[in-house]
Amino acid sequence: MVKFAKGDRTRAAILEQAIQLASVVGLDGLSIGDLAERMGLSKSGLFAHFGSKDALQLAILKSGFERFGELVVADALRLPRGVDTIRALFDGWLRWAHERLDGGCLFVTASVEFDDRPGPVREFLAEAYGRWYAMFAAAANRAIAEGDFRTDLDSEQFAYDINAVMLGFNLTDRLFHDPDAEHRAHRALERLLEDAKS
Amino acid sequence: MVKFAKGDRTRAAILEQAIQLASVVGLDGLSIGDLAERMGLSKSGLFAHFGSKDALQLAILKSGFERFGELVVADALRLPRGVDTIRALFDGWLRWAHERLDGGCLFVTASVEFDDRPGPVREFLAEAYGRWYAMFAAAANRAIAEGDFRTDLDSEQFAYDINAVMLGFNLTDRLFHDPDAEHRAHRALERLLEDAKS
DNA sequence: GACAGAAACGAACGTTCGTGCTATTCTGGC
DNA sequence: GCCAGAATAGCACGAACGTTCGTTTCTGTC
Repeated sequence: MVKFAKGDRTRAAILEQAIQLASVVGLDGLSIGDLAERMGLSKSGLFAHFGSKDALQLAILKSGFERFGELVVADALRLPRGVDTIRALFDGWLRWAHERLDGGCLFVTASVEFDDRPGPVREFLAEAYGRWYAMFAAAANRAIAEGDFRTDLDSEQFAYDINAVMLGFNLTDRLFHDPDAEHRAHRALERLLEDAKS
Repeated sequence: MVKFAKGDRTRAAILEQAIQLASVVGLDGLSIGDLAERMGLSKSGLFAHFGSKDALQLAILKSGFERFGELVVADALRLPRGVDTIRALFDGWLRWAHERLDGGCLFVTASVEFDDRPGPVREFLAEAYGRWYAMFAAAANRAIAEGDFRTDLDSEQFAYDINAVMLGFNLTDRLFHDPDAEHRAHRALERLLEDAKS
């Protein structure tokens, strides 16, 4: 059926490398020539896969989003209780930002880079982040319905707070390489969960 | 005494404009030619003030740090109670990131940009952020001594948490232009203060 | 108003960037 | 093993970048 799988395979390999690189130097700092060299490809050969740098940047984000979904979100959403989903999302993101990627969370880096630059990249990031918030809010609502969280909890605020903790971790981890950063993040999460308890 | 004040004046004006610009496009995204054009100067004329782009980037951060100190820190540290200092630092930072700068907090932008790039810029940022954390931790310790905070509060964790809230605000504000972002940040702060109470 | 030195300019340099072409090599179904 | 078409390479381009240099203009002191 699919005649040439080769193109898709190298494209996926390029994107994997590009995700790593972009997490370190940013979507803008990433240069096509540098990426091609790392892949053992010619600049124009790699370029042909995407057609423009803008398209490459968007492809990196979309691919990263998919991989993040598989690595973190898919399993977490299947857990029986809302509280478990929240913990799994949190821990999954920590792995993503700390172990999976060389340069911290790709979406944090990209968001700071593009938050003032209108265009498809920014739009994608805003939507992805919106969904990310919504996941926590929905999980919190489930936890309320399941009796684990108090009924008067503001689940949107809860999502806001928990995301803040992750951002705090990302900065502390990257800037100080503080070995306590993960511990601090977990303590912050536990305090949030404790405060939300019914 | 001071023979030529002219140079210092234009240098300060350049840095003011550069701080604004860097808050939007980043320290790396900022180009000398663009900055010169905005200032009505020639590229080489502006360049001569700093000698290299690295030096310009460092000068931007140092100048930003000074201005932040005058605008936010100086008054806050003079307040009688630790809790008041914490609130003033928090509100001051919010003004800094939301009103004073066009593109959100300069230090957040720069940190994400340089956290994986060793060199004097990264070092400066790490030290500045270290001091920033220390301010909150010290204020929290004062609040403990003054009886406003409980004695078993982990002031380092408190500093970590409060900084996370600010990062959450920065992202939400920049990416969504959410008018509720400030309100959410204040609610998160109040929850932290409530939890720290004796 | 002359004069030294600071400040700003204008033009050019060497690189690197993204991108556009054309040619070559490779892939996989027949 | 042939052959269409996909995948990659090679080369060149125009623009933008940081930087250098020699020159010109401005500043402030005497």
